[in-house]
Amino acid sequence: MRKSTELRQEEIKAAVLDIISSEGLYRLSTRNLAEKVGLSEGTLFRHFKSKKDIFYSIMEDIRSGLQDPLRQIAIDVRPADERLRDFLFTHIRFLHEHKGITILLFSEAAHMNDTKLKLQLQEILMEQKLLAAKIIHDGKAEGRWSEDLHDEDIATLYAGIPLSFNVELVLTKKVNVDAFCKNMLSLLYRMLG
Amino acid sequence: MRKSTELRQEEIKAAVLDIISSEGLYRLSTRNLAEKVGLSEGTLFRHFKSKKDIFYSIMEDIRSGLQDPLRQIAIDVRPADERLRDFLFTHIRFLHEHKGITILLFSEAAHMNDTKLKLQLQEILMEQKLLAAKIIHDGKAEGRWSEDLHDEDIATLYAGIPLSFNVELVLTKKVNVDAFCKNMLSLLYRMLG
DNA sequence: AATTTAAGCAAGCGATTGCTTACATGCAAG
DNA sequence: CTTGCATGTAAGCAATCGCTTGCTTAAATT
Repeated sequence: MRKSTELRQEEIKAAVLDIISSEGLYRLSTRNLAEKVGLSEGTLFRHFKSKKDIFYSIMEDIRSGLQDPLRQIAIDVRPADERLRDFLFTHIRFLHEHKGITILLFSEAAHMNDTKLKLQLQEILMEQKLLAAKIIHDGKAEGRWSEDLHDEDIATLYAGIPLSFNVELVLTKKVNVDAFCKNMLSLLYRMLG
Repeated sequence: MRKSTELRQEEIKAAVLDIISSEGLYRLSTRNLAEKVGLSEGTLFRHFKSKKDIFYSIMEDIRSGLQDPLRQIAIDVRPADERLRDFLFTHIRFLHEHKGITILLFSEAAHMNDTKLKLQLQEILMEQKLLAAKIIHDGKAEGRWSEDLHDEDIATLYAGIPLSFNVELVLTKKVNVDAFCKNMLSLLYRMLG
């Protein structure tokens, strides 16, 4: 069955995340990946010029699917507490709907001798912290949260939440996303207020 | 130069963590590992019967070097706030003095088709959360912290701190351990009190 | 001093990896 | 209809992986 490169690329990227969350990273060979999509291995390399290029493309999906929305929320004019809520929900929901994406990026950035991938991952994580810090900062300016808090410290603590979520996801497989976010948020509010 | 198996095993495990934090996980082949220690590859397999066995042994080091101390702190009779402080410092200091150990375990548990390693990692993380939850619980019983907090939620938030620390460590290479712990602690106290 | 044991090495095996090559074929445009 | 190009396949290459084998030699035991 013949399909366009654009369509195949989406199928391939979907198969990558599928393999990671159902079979494990060690099964992510180009052989197994091609079989999952229903292609020969040679065809796979027609649609992506290397295995790394698949990861780069997935990285771009994070930029448009996660970072852009998070950035929008952070520069919004709504009250800071609403924005913090939206920020966390958007963040966690994306990770939940793209299971395996964190494992892929952290593990592959650690495994491969790939400066580009590492830098991109670093950039994404740094921006998430900066955006979170901005919301905290705005909340203080609104007189909503205590002035004697350090934005960066809270952002560091915040950064642990998605990581903790991912661990929970991998270990227990089933996590109630909305309840998780609600619980973490109420702790954050408590700390800020 | 001839040395005992016991000594060589320690050298090999040290080299594993050294390679991970200085060269990256992708360089952790038995060839490169043997070269780092100054042995032939064949000799390496005299001291550990497989590559996995090296990881199992490192896992045991975590049990005795981290889990045992954490358990002691959690069942201690001292005030909960002191114990929470000790708990976090012990936790973070261990990760700092054993750079690469988190990357190794998470990444390798994800990569390898190794149920044993996954279960051990799961066990360790679960116990850390349980121990943290116990300290919170005790603190509430002491009338020190608010009763309307959920132990498990705080333990989940706590669990993100070492993860966030590791990310910081990998990305920026230099982290002031004591300042990090102090900052995270004051946020936790604020949330609890 | 003779013997045993354990730590060392060089070489290579079978399996798997990412990727390439040579060739076949479906499909849209001229 | 046919021509041209994009999508497809089968086969295999070079490199690397974890690990084994056959043999040597240092050091402890008797």
